[in-house]
Amino acid sequence: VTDFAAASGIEVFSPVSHTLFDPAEIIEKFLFSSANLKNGGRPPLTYQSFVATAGEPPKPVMEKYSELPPIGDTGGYELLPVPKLEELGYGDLSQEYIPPFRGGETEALKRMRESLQDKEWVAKFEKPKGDPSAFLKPATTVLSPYLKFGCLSARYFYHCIQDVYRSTKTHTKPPVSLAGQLLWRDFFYTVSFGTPNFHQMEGNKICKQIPWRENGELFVAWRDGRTGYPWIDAIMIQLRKWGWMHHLARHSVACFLTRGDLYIHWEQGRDVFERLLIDSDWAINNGNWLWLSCSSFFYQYHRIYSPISFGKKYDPNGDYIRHFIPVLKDMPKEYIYEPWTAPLSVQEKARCIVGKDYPKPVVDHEAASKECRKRMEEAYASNRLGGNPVKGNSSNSSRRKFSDGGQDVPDSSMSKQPRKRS
DNA sequence: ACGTCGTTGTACAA
DNA sequence: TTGTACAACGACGT
Repeated sequence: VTDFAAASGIEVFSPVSHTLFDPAEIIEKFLFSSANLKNGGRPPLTYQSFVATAGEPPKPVMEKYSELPPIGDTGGYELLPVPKLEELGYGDLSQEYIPPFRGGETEALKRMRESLQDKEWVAKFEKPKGDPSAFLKPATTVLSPYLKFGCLSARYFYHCIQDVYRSTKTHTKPPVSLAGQLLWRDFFYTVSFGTPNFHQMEGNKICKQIPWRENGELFVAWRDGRTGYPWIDAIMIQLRKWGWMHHLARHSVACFLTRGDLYIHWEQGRDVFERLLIDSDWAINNGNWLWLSCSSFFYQYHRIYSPISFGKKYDPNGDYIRHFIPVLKDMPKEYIYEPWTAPLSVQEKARCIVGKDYPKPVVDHEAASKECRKRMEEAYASNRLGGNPVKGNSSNSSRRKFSDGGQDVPDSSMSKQPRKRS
Protein backbone atom coordinates (compact mmCIF):
# COMPACT_ATOMS: atom_id res chain seq x y z
CA VAL A 1 0.00 0.00 0.00
CA THR A 2 2.84 2.32 0.90
CA ASP A 3 4.60 1.65 -2.40
CA PHE A 4 1.39 2.18 -4.33
CA ALA A 5 0.72 5.40 -2.51
CA ALA A 6 4.24 6.67 -3.04
CA ALA A 7 4.02 5.89 -6.76
CA SER A 8 0.69 7.67 -6.98
CA GLY A 9 1.72 10.79 -5.16
CA ILE A 10 -0.36 10.09 -2.06
CA GLU A 11 1.02 11.42 1.19
CA VAL A 12 1.68 8.64 3.74
CA PHE A 13 2.11 9.24 7.46
CA SER A 14 2.69 6.11 9.57
CA PRO A 15 3.58 6.89 13.17
CA VAL A 16 4.25 4.01 15.56
CA SER A 17 1.32 4.35 17.90
CA HIS A 18 -0.49 1.04 17.91
CA THR A 19 2.06 -0.52 20.25
CA LEU A 20 3.92 0.70 23.31
CA PHE A 21 7.28 0.36 21.56
CA ASP A 22 8.60 0.34 18.03
CA PRO A 23 9.28 -3.36 17.33
CA ALA A 24 12.10 -2.51 14.94
CA GLU A 25 13.83 -0.49 17.66
CA ILE A 26 13.52 -3.31 20.19
CA ILE A 27 15.09 -5.76 17.77
CA GLU A 28 17.88 -3.29 17.11
CA LYS A 29 18.52 -2.82 20.83
CA PHE A 30 18.46 -6.55 21.50
CA LEU A 31 21.03 -7.05 18.78
CA PHE A 32 23.49 -4.96 20.75
CA SER A 33 22.71 -6.31 24.18
CA SER A 34 25.97 -7.66 25.58
CA ALA A 35 25.14 -11.34 25.63
CA ASN A 36 23.68 -11.43 22.18
CA LEU A 37 26.27 -9.87 19.95
CA LYS A 38 26.01 -12.72 17.55
CA ASN A 39 22.30 -13.29 17.41
CA GLY A 40 21.98 -11.98 13.89
CA GLY A 41 19.17 -9.55 14.50
CA ARG A 42 16.82 -12.08 16.02
CA PRO A 43 14.08 -10.59 18.21
CA PRO A 44 14.12 -11.44 21.92
CA LEU A 45 12.26 -14.74 22.25
CA THR A 46 11.50 -14.67 25.95
CA TYR A 47 9.37 -12.23 27.84
CA GLN A 48 12.14 -11.50 30.31
CA SER A 49 14.68 -10.62 27.66
CA PHE A 50 12.06 -8.57 25.88
CA VAL A 51 11.22 -6.54 28.99
CA ALA A 52 14.89 -6.06 29.82
CA THR A 53 15.55 -4.77 26.32
CA ALA A 54 12.46 -2.61 26.05
CA GLY A 55 12.62 -0.64 29.29
CA GLU A 56 9.97 1.97 29.95
CA PRO A 57 7.45 2.74 27.22
CA PRO A 58 7.29 6.29 25.83
CA LYS A 59 4.47 8.56 26.93
CA PRO A 60 1.35 8.93 24.81
CA VAL A 61 1.74 11.65 22.21
CA MET A 62 -1.48 13.31 23.35
CA GLU A 63 -3.99 12.55 26.02
CA LYS A 64 -6.86 14.51 24.57
CA TYR A 65 -8.06 14.59 21.01
CA SER A 66 -10.25 17.50 20.14
CA GLU A 67 -10.84 16.35 16.59
CA LEU A 68 -9.73 13.77 14.06
CA PRO A 69 -6.42 14.63 12.43
CA PRO A 70 -6.83 16.07 8.95
CA ILE A 71 -6.57 13.75 5.98
CA GLY A 72 -3.45 14.55 4.00
CA ASP A 73 -2.98 14.88 0.27
CA THR A 74 -4.84 11.99 -1.40
CA GLY A 75 -3.24 12.71 -4.73
CA GLY A 76 -6.52 13.19 -6.56
CA TYR A 77 -8.06 9.92 -5.38
CA GLU A 78 -11.57 10.09 -3.96
CA LEU A 79 -12.33 9.04 -0.40
CA LEU A 80 -14.59 6.01 -0.10
CA PRO A 81 -17.03 5.47 2.75
CA VAL A 82 -16.38 2.96 5.54
CA PRO A 83 -17.16 -0.53 4.16
CA LYS A 84 -20.33 -2.27 5.28
CA LEU A 85 -20.22 -5.50 7.26
CA GLU A 86 -21.41 -7.46 4.21
CA GLU A 87 -18.52 -6.08 2.18
CA LEU A 88 -16.14 -7.38 4.83
CA GLY A 89 -17.61 -10.84 4.46
CA TYR A 90 -19.69 -10.90 7.62
CA GLY A 91 -23.12 -10.76 5.99
CA ASP A 92 -23.91 -14.38 6.77
CA LEU A 93 -23.85 -14.04 10.53
CA SER A 94 -27.26 -14.06 12.12
CA GLN A 95 -28.08 -11.39 14.65
CA GLU A 96 -30.33 -13.48 16.86
CA TYR A 97 -27.84 -13.38 19.72
CA ILE A 98 -26.45 -9.99 20.63
CA PRO A 99 -22.97 -10.18 22.17
CA PRO A 100 -22.48 -8.09 25.31
CA PHE A 101 -19.69 -5.85 23.99
CA ARG A 102 -20.10 -2.56 22.13
CA GLY A 103 -17.55 -0.92 19.92
CA GLY A 104 -16.03 2.54 19.79
CA GLU A 105 -13.67 4.85 21.61
CA THR A 106 -16.30 6.21 23.99
CA GLU A 107 -17.13 2.69 25.09
CA ALA A 108 -13.42 1.83 25.36
CA LEU A 109 -12.66 4.78 27.63
CA LYS A 110 -15.72 4.08 29.76
CA ARG A 111 -14.73 0.45 30.12
CA MET A 112 -11.14 1.33 30.97
CA ARG A 113 -12.21 3.83 33.65
CA GLU A 114 -14.60 1.34 35.16
CA SER A 115 -11.80 -1.22 35.43
CA LEU A 116 -9.26 1.23 36.79
CA GLN A 117 -11.68 2.66 39.33
CA ASP A 118 -11.18 -0.41 41.51
CA LYS A 119 -7.61 0.40 42.47
CA GLU A 120 -7.17 -2.58 44.71
CA TRP A 121 -8.26 -4.87 41.89
CA VAL A 122 -5.74 -3.24 39.54
CA ALA A 123 -2.94 -3.42 42.09
CA LYS A 124 -3.59 -7.09 42.84
CA PHE A 125 -4.25 -8.23 39.28
CA GLU A 126 -2.50 -11.52 38.46
CA LYS A 127 -3.36 -13.01 35.12
CA PRO A 128 -3.13 -16.75 35.77
CA LYS A 129 -5.34 -16.34 38.83
CA GLY A 130 -8.44 -15.20 36.98
CA ASP A 131 -11.54 -17.34 36.67
CA PRO A 132 -12.10 -18.46 33.07
CA SER A 133 -15.65 -19.54 33.82
CA ALA A 134 -16.77 -16.09 34.99
CA PHE A 135 -19.14 -14.74 32.37
CA LEU A 136 -21.56 -12.43 34.18
CA LYS A 137 -18.59 -10.33 35.16
CA PRO A 138 -15.47 -11.38 33.22
CA ALA A 139 -12.29 -11.78 35.27
CA THR A 140 -10.32 -9.46 33.00
CA THR A 141 -10.89 -5.98 31.57
CA VAL A 142 -12.02 -7.10 28.08
CA LEU A 143 -10.16 -4.15 26.63
CA SER A 144 -8.37 -6.29 24.04
CA PRO A 145 -10.94 -5.65 21.26
CA TYR A 146 -10.57 -1.92 21.78
CA LEU A 147 -6.78 -2.12 21.66
CA LYS A 148 -6.99 -4.23 18.53
CA PHE A 149 -9.19 -1.74 16.67
CA GLY A 150 -7.38 1.34 17.92
CA CYS A 151 -10.32 2.50 20.05
CA LEU A 152 -7.96 2.64 23.00
CA SER A 153 -4.34 3.72 22.96
CA ALA A 154 -2.04 1.12 24.50
CA ARG A 155 0.25 3.87 25.83
CA TYR A 156 -2.60 5.81 27.35
CA PHE A 157 -3.91 2.65 29.01
CA TYR A 158 -0.41 1.79 30.25
CA HIS A 159 0.09 5.21 31.77
CA CYS A 160 -3.34 5.20 33.40
CA ILE A 161 -2.38 1.90 35.04
CA GLN A 162 0.87 3.48 36.27
CA ASP A 163 -1.18 6.29 37.82
CA VAL A 164 -3.16 3.72 39.77
CA TYR A 165 0.05 2.00 40.91
CA ARG A 166 1.37 5.30 42.23
CA SER A 167 -1.68 5.59 44.44
CA THR A 168 -1.42 2.13 46.00
CA LYS A 169 1.06 0.77 48.51
CA THR A 170 2.04 -2.30 46.51
CA HIS A 171 1.18 -3.71 43.15
CA THR A 172 1.86 -6.87 41.16
CA LYS A 173 4.64 -6.89 38.59
CA PRO A 174 5.11 -8.16 35.04
CA PRO A 175 4.52 -10.69 33.67
CA VAL A 176 1.39 -11.27 35.74
CA SER A 177 0.35 -7.68 36.43
CA LEU A 178 -2.15 -5.70 34.39
CA ALA A 179 0.61 -3.54 32.92
CA GLY A 180 2.47 -6.78 32.24
CA GLN A 181 -0.36 -7.83 29.92
CA LEU A 182 0.30 -4.84 27.69
CA LEU A 183 3.95 -5.83 27.59
CA TRP A 184 2.92 -9.30 26.45
CA ARG A 185 1.08 -7.67 23.59
CA ASP A 186 4.21 -5.80 22.55
CA PHE A 187 6.29 -8.93 23.02
CA PHE A 188 4.24 -10.78 20.42
CA TYR A 189 4.22 -7.79 18.08
CA THR A 190 8.00 -7.62 18.27
CA VAL A 191 8.64 -11.32 17.73
CA SER A 192 6.10 -11.49 14.92
CA PHE A 193 7.65 -8.46 13.23
CA GLY A 194 11.13 -9.97 13.36
CA THR A 195 10.23 -13.53 12.39
CA PRO A 196 9.65 -14.47 8.74
CA ASN A 197 6.63 -16.72 8.29
CA PHE A 198 5.61 -16.18 11.89
CA HIS A 199 2.01 -17.06 11.03
CA GLN A 200 2.77 -20.57 9.81
CA MET A 201 4.79 -23.66 10.61
CA GLU A 202 6.52 -23.93 7.25
CA GLY A 203 9.56 -21.75 6.89
CA ASN A 204 9.19 -20.42 10.43
CA LYS A 205 12.53 -20.77 12.17
CA ILE A 206 11.16 -20.48 15.69
CA CYS A 207 8.39 -23.02 15.09
CA LYS A 208 8.74 -26.72 15.85
CA GLN A 209 8.04 -28.82 12.78
CA ILE A 210 5.33 -31.20 13.92
CA PRO A 211 3.44 -33.71 11.75
CA TRP A 212 -0.03 -32.69 12.87
CA ARG A 213 -2.90 -34.98 11.95
CA GLU A 214 -5.50 -34.24 9.29
CA ASN A 215 -8.98 -35.00 10.55
CA GLY A 216 -11.86 -32.99 9.19
CA GLU A 217 -14.47 -34.62 11.38
CA LEU A 218 -12.65 -33.98 14.65
CA PHE A 219 -11.76 -30.45 13.57
CA VAL A 220 -15.37 -29.58 12.75
CA ALA A 221 -16.54 -31.07 16.05
CA TRP A 222 -14.07 -28.80 17.85
CA ARG A 223 -14.91 -25.73 15.77
CA ASP A 224 -18.65 -26.12 16.25
CA GLY A 225 -18.55 -27.03 19.94
CA ARG A 226 -19.58 -30.66 19.52
CA THR A 227 -16.67 -32.52 21.07
CA GLY A 228 -18.81 -34.07 23.79
CA TYR A 229 -16.69 -32.36 26.46
CA PRO A 230 -19.02 -29.72 27.90
CA TRP A 231 -16.18 -27.49 29.14
CA ILE A 232 -14.61 -27.41 25.67
CA ASP A 233 -17.93 -27.03 23.86
CA ALA A 234 -19.18 -24.24 26.13
CA ILE A 235 -16.01 -22.26 25.40
CA MET A 236 -16.37 -22.73 21.64
CA ILE A 237 -20.02 -21.69 21.85
CA GLN A 238 -19.09 -18.61 23.85
CA LEU A 239 -16.57 -17.81 21.13
CA ARG A 240 -19.26 -18.07 18.46
CA LYS A 241 -21.82 -16.06 20.42
CA TRP A 242 -19.69 -13.45 22.14
CA GLY A 243 -16.51 -13.38 20.07
CA TRP A 244 -14.63 -13.39 23.34
CA MET A 245 -13.57 -15.89 25.98
CA HIS A 246 -11.23 -15.70 28.95
CA HIS A 247 -7.58 -16.26 28.21
CA LEU A 248 -7.44 -19.57 30.11
CA ALA A 249 -10.56 -20.78 28.32
CA ARG A 250 -8.71 -20.15 25.06
CA HIS A 251 -5.83 -22.17 26.47
CA SER A 252 -8.12 -25.09 27.24
CA VAL A 253 -9.56 -25.35 23.75
CA ALA A 254 -6.27 -24.63 21.98
CA CYS A 255 -4.51 -27.34 23.95
CA PHE A 256 -7.39 -29.73 23.28
CA LEU A 257 -7.27 -29.14 19.52
CA THR A 258 -3.50 -29.46 19.21
CA ARG A 259 -1.08 -31.25 21.53
CA GLY A 260 -3.59 -32.25 24.20
CA ASP A 261 -6.17 -34.40 22.50
CA LEU A 262 -6.89 -34.07 18.78
CA TYR A 263 -3.36 -33.44 17.48
CA ILE A 264 -4.68 -31.11 14.77
CA HIS A 265 -2.59 -28.29 13.28
CA TRP A 266 -2.56 -25.04 15.26
CA GLU A 267 -3.01 -23.10 12.01
CA GLN A 268 -6.52 -24.54 11.70
CA GLY A 269 -7.42 -23.41 15.19
CA ARG A 270 -5.76 -20.07 14.54
CA ASP A 271 -8.03 -19.52 11.53
CA VAL A 272 -11.15 -20.16 13.60
CA PHE A 273 -10.05 -17.71 16.30
CA GLU A 274 -8.98 -15.16 13.69
CA ARG A 275 -12.44 -15.24 12.20
CA LEU A 276 -14.57 -15.35 15.34
CA LEU A 277 -12.74 -13.36 18.01
CA ILE A 278 -13.65 -9.70 18.29
CA ASP A 279 -10.10 -9.08 19.54
CA SER A 280 -8.34 -11.28 16.99
CA ASP A 281 -4.93 -9.82 16.40
CA TRP A 282 -2.47 -11.23 13.90
CA ALA A 283 0.60 -11.13 16.16
CA ILE A 284 -1.08 -12.14 19.41
CA ASN A 285 -3.31 -14.82 17.96
CA ASN A 286 -0.49 -16.53 16.08
CA GLY A 287 1.85 -16.09 19.03
CA ASN A 288 -0.50 -17.76 21.44
CA TRP A 289 -1.23 -20.65 19.09
CA LEU A 290 2.50 -21.20 18.73
CA TRP A 291 2.71 -21.13 22.52
CA LEU A 292 -0.18 -23.44 23.30
CA SER A 293 0.71 -26.00 20.66
CA CYS A 294 4.24 -26.15 22.11
CA SER A 295 5.57 -25.08 18.72
CA SER A 296 7.43 -22.08 20.12
CA PHE A 297 7.99 -20.07 23.33
CA PHE A 298 6.67 -22.89 25.53
CA TYR A 299 7.75 -26.50 25.35
CA GLN A 300 6.35 -28.39 28.35
CA TYR A 301 4.17 -30.62 26.23
CA HIS A 302 3.36 -33.01 29.05
CA ARG A 303 1.50 -30.21 30.82
CA ILE A 304 -1.92 -30.83 29.33
CA TYR A 305 -5.12 -29.12 30.37
CA SER A 306 -7.78 -31.60 31.37
CA PRO A 307 -11.07 -30.92 29.56
CA ILE A 308 -12.78 -32.22 32.70
CA SER A 309 -10.90 -31.09 35.80
CA PHE A 310 -9.60 -27.71 34.64
CA GLY A 311 -13.01 -26.06 34.41
CA LYS A 312 -14.35 -27.95 37.40
CA LYS A 313 -11.84 -26.40 39.77
CA TYR A 314 -13.22 -22.91 39.02
CA ASP A 315 -16.88 -23.76 38.51
CA PRO A 316 -17.81 -27.00 40.29
CA ASN A 317 -21.51 -26.43 39.72
CA GLY A 318 -21.06 -25.98 35.97
CA ASP A 319 -22.94 -22.68 35.69
CA TYR A 320 -20.81 -21.61 32.76
CA ILE A 321 -21.66 -24.81 30.88
CA ARG A 322 -25.35 -24.50 31.73
CA HIS A 323 -25.42 -20.96 30.38
CA PHE A 324 -23.79 -21.70 27.03
CA ILE A 325 -25.14 -25.23 26.51
CA PRO A 326 -28.80 -25.03 27.58
CA VAL A 327 -29.43 -28.70 26.81
CA LEU A 328 -27.19 -29.55 29.78
CA LYS A 329 -28.80 -27.11 32.19
CA ASP A 330 -30.54 -29.79 34.26
CA MET A 331 -27.64 -32.23 34.35
CA PRO A 332 -26.62 -32.78 38.00
CA LYS A 333 -23.32 -31.19 38.87
CA GLU A 334 -21.77 -34.62 39.57
CA TYR A 335 -21.99 -35.37 35.84
CA ILE A 336 -22.00 -32.02 34.09
CA TYR A 337 -18.32 -32.18 33.11
CA GLU A 338 -18.66 -35.84 32.04
CA PRO A 339 -22.30 -36.35 31.04
CA TRP A 340 -21.55 -39.68 29.34
CA THR A 341 -20.88 -41.16 32.78
CA ALA A 342 -24.36 -40.28 34.04
CA PRO A 343 -26.67 -43.28 34.46
CA LEU A 344 -29.41 -43.37 31.85
CA SER A 345 -32.06 -42.61 34.47
CA VAL A 346 -30.20 -39.40 35.34
CA GLN A 347 -29.90 -38.45 31.67
CA GLU A 348 -33.61 -39.02 31.20
CA LYS A 349 -34.50 -36.94 34.21
CA ALA A 350 -32.26 -34.13 32.90
CA ARG A 351 -33.88 -34.51 29.46
CA CYS A 352 -30.49 -34.88 27.91
CA ILE A 353 -29.58 -38.23 26.42
CA VAL A 354 -25.90 -38.43 25.57
CA GLY A 355 -25.54 -39.51 21.96
CA LYS A 356 -28.89 -37.96 21.08
CA ASP A 357 -29.35 -34.55 22.70
CA TYR A 358 -25.67 -33.97 23.41
CA PRO A 359 -22.74 -35.68 21.66
CA LYS A 360 -20.65 -38.50 23.07
CA PRO A 361 -17.00 -37.53 23.57
CA VAL A 362 -15.14 -37.56 20.23
CA VAL A 363 -12.04 -38.97 21.91
CA ASP A 364 -11.17 -40.53 25.24
CA HIS A 365 -9.07 -37.89 26.97
CA GLU A 366 -6.95 -40.37 28.90
CA ALA A 367 -5.98 -42.32 25.81
CA ALA A 368 -5.81 -39.33 23.46
CA SER A 369 -3.59 -37.22 25.67
CA LYS A 370 -1.27 -40.14 26.26
CA GLU A 371 -0.98 -40.67 22.51
CA CYS A 372 -0.39 -36.93 22.01
CA ARG A 373 2.45 -36.90 24.52
CA LYS A 374 4.08 -39.76 22.65
CA ARG A 375 3.70 -38.04 19.29
CA MET A 376 5.10 -34.79 20.67
CA GLU A 377 8.07 -36.64 22.10
CA GLU A 378 8.75 -38.14 18.67
CA ALA A 379 8.28 -34.84 16.89
CA TYR A 380 10.69 -33.09 19.26
CA ALA A 381 13.24 -35.84 18.79
CA SER A 382 13.15 -35.54 15.01
CA ASN A 383 13.43 -31.75 15.27
CA ARG A 384 16.60 -32.23 17.30
CA LEU A 385 18.02 -34.53 14.67
CA GLY A 386 18.09 -31.64 12.25
CA GLY A 387 14.67 -31.62 10.72
CA ASN A 388 14.47 -28.01 11.76
CA PRO A 389 17.79 -26.36 12.53
CA VAL A 390 16.47 -23.86 15.03
CA LYS A 391 19.87 -23.54 16.62
CA GLY A 392 23.30 -25.03 16.51
CA ASN A 393 24.61 -26.67 13.34
CA SER A 394 23.69 -24.46 10.39
CA SER A 395 24.16 -21.29 12.38
CA ASN A 396 25.10 -19.16 9.43
CA SER A 397 22.32 -19.98 7.04
CA SER A 398 19.69 -19.67 9.72
CA ARG A 399 20.95 -16.48 11.25
CA ARG A 400 22.30 -14.37 8.47
CA LYS A 401 18.89 -13.86 6.99
CA PHE A 402 17.74 -11.50 9.68
CA SER A 403 20.68 -9.17 9.48
CA ASP A 404 21.55 -8.74 5.84
CA GLY A 405 18.31 -7.15 4.83
CA GLY A 406 17.84 -9.71 2.09
CA GLN A 407 14.82 -11.66 0.92
CA ASP A 408 13.95 -12.99 4.32
CA VAL A 409 13.32 -9.71 5.99
CA PRO A 410 9.69 -9.67 7.14
CA ASP A 411 7.42 -9.15 4.20
CA SER A 412 5.97 -5.69 4.45
CA SER A 413 2.73 -6.84 2.88
CA MET A 414 2.17 -9.30 5.69
CA SER A 415 3.37 -7.66 8.85
CA LYS A 416 2.17 -4.34 10.08
CA GLN A 417 5.54 -2.85 9.45
CA PRO A 418 6.11 0.07 11.74
CA ARG A 419 7.85 3.13 10.38
CA LYS A 420 10.12 5.48 12.15
CA ARG A 421 8.31 8.41 13.61
CA SER A 422 8.60 11.35 11.33
C1' DA B 1 29.77 -25.37 28.41
C1' DC B 2 26.63 -25.04 31.78
C1' DG B 3 23.26 -23.35 35.29
C1' DT B 4 18.99 -20.85 35.77
C1' DC B 5 14.46 -20.16 35.07
C1' DG B 6 10.11 -19.90 32.76
C1' DT B 7 2.51 -15.73 33.37
C1' DT B 8 -1.50 -19.92 33.65
C1' DG B 9 -0.95 -28.96 34.32
C1' DT B 10 -2.57 -32.82 37.11
C1' DA B 11 -3.09 -35.86 40.82
C1' DC B 12 -2.07 -36.76 45.10
C1' DA B 13 -0.10 -36.20 49.86
C1' DA B 14 0.30 -33.71 53.97
C1' DT C 1 -2.80 -24.12 50.96
C1' DT C 2 1.79 -25.90 49.77
C1' DG C 3 4.86 -29.47 48.09
C1' DT C 4 5.93 -33.41 45.21
C1' DA C 5 6.37 -36.64 41.15
C1' DC C 6 5.62 -36.91 36.56
C1' DA C 7 9.61 -36.21 32.73
C1' DA C 8 12.48 -32.95 31.00
C1' DC C 9 12.28 -28.32 26.93
C1' DG C 10 15.23 -24.28 25.33
C1' DA C 11 16.47 -19.10 25.54
C1' DC C 12 19.42 -16.55 27.90
C1' DG C 13 23.35 -15.07 30.29
C1' DT C 14 27.50 -16.12 32.72
